[in-house]
Amino acid sequence: MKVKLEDVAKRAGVSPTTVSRVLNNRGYISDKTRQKVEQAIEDLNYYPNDIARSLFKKRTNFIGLVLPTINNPFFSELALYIENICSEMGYKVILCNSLLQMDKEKAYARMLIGHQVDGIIVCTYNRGVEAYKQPKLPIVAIDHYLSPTIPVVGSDNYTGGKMAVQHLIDRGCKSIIHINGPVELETPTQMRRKAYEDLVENPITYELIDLFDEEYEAVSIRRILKKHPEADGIFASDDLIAATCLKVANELNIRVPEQLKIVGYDGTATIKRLLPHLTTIQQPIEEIAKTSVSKLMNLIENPDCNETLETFLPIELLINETT
Amino acid sequence: MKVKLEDVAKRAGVSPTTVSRVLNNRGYISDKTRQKVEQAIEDLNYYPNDIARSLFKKRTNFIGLVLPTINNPFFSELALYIENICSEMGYKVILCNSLLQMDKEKAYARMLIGHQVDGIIVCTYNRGVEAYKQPKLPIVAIDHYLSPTIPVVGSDNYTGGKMAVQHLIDRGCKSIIHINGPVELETPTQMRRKAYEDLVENPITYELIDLFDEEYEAVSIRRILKKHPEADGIFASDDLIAATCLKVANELNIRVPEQLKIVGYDGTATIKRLLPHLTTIQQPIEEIAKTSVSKLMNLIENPDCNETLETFLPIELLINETT
DNA sequence: GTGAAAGCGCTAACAG
DNA sequence: CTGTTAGCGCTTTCAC
Repeated sequence: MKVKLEDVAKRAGVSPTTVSRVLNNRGYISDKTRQKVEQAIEDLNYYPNDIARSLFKKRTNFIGLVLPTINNPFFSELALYIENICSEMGYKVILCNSLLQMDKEKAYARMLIGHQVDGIIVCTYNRGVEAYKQPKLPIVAIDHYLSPTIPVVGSDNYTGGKMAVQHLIDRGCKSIIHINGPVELETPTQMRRKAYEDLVENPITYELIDLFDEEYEAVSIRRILKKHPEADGIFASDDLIAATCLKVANELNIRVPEQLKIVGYDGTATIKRLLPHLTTIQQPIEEIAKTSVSKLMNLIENPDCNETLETFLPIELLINETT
Repeated sequence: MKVKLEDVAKRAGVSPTTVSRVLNNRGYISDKTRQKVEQAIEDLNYYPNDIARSLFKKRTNFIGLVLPTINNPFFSELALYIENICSEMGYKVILCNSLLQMDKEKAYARMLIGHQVDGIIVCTYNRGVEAYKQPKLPIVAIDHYLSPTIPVVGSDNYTGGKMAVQHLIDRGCKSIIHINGPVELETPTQMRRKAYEDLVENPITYELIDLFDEEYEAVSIRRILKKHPEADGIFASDDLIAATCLKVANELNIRVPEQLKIVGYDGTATIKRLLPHLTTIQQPIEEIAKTSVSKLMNLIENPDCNETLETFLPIELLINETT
């Protein structure tokens, strides 16, 4: 049997109430009693049961974090910051990889609500998860609109897209291709696409249907590059796609940046480390994490507060050797 | 106020027990009653409170996952698999980034125990976290020895190291350098180092003290390469270090693989995608995840079972253009 | 300063 | 087939 508060009380020769008081530093306790209790806690190697505490307090200090897959440098960096900040504040993070599947995301939402999480941070792109519509459930979305009442935190994707494309133009590109994920997902990359289409005269946008199949991705990009020998610039909607473009260009003996210039998007620490020569748009990932958590905490502490519904943090163009 | 089981019972005109029974599919219930209850659940949009359930059952279906940082391709891939498997089995994962700091790790351990997790998977390298020694707390360690009674799952690091070094030798390298993390951390990379030192005549091993500071890492590697112009092979203890070697070699105009051959270690999906030309030792990450989870589940279901204490899964040499 | 008692939301004997 | 009751481990009024 696990040691419980009552055992500590018995051992210290006091009542459960008293033990609870020293545990929570509440009310008046004589030094002597406090010491007896602390001694008993140590002797018995007692760990307070947070489940029982949560049940009573109706506060679990749990946060749900729902993202497409943690195995993506952007999300893993975001998750690292979010978890770090939360743990500093005494919150614990439940990790959920939705794999962009609606049924999984719904199941996660139910699970999180059942577990009485104090709030949820969602960075995945499925609308219509009814469970998120629980009244009074604090939610913050990263980089996409979940519903009209849920605050969104993200970076300025439209400006980011413009900066990327303008940079290619400035570098002399005449024929710029854009490669993006599926349109039907309401991802932030759609704003990057829009910027591209607004800036370029004859936009040529390609969609990669399955973002999780890199084999397919490489094949598609090979096809695209073969079909467009005139292309001298690529704006990829994220760095992983840019990396594949780089690889394919290499295989096809297309010299980068001489014949073809490539700009990615995200600028994670991992990319900067593994692909330091990639020109990219860097998102303020740490700021996004901080802002989301602080908004969520605000919503939790103060349920009726009117959080600003949209926050777009500035991005930065990192010029390297691929342009 | 949140809807609770009692509200559902009232609405359906039955007792709480009955509601609980339909929720858990236990005992006999007439179809009529079941339907009334289900209707009430839907009407009220009721979500059972798992906290209360856990308190009663003494089972939370929570798993703690402690790792150095999720923002590392190896750990994020591992975490993805682990979380996926757990969620299939109805378990939820609490993410903990220890950042290799002892005090953080201790705090996480206390937190996890306080939250009554059913088990913990630890992939970080600090021994001496007393809290892990809670009797009857199911723990599985990935890739390192936590204590004599805790099962370890990992890949065959010694053989992996040998394969890497032998490959360099086979490719004609005469002067091979090894670059590793700090020795005092009891990481699995120490076995890779040992293999290197056993295989090479005049081993030259360098330690990078701060694994989180890439600036420092690049500077150190630059110094190493300048000091050893005779070096024609590098065995890096992980792919991130290998990537930095590649970058530095590039800056110093050392041609890879002609003048210098480089082998990394880990072979994550991310590396294969971003650095497809890197020769590396690929770990069976999905297998490691599966094995760890299944061992942990076994320990949870069957506390006195004698799990095999060591499981080492086979690795694979991926030959690419850096050798 | 300290304790007794009620209750957080749910489940499982045990009756009927 | 269904309801009554007690209790999971903790916290908090309210007395003393």
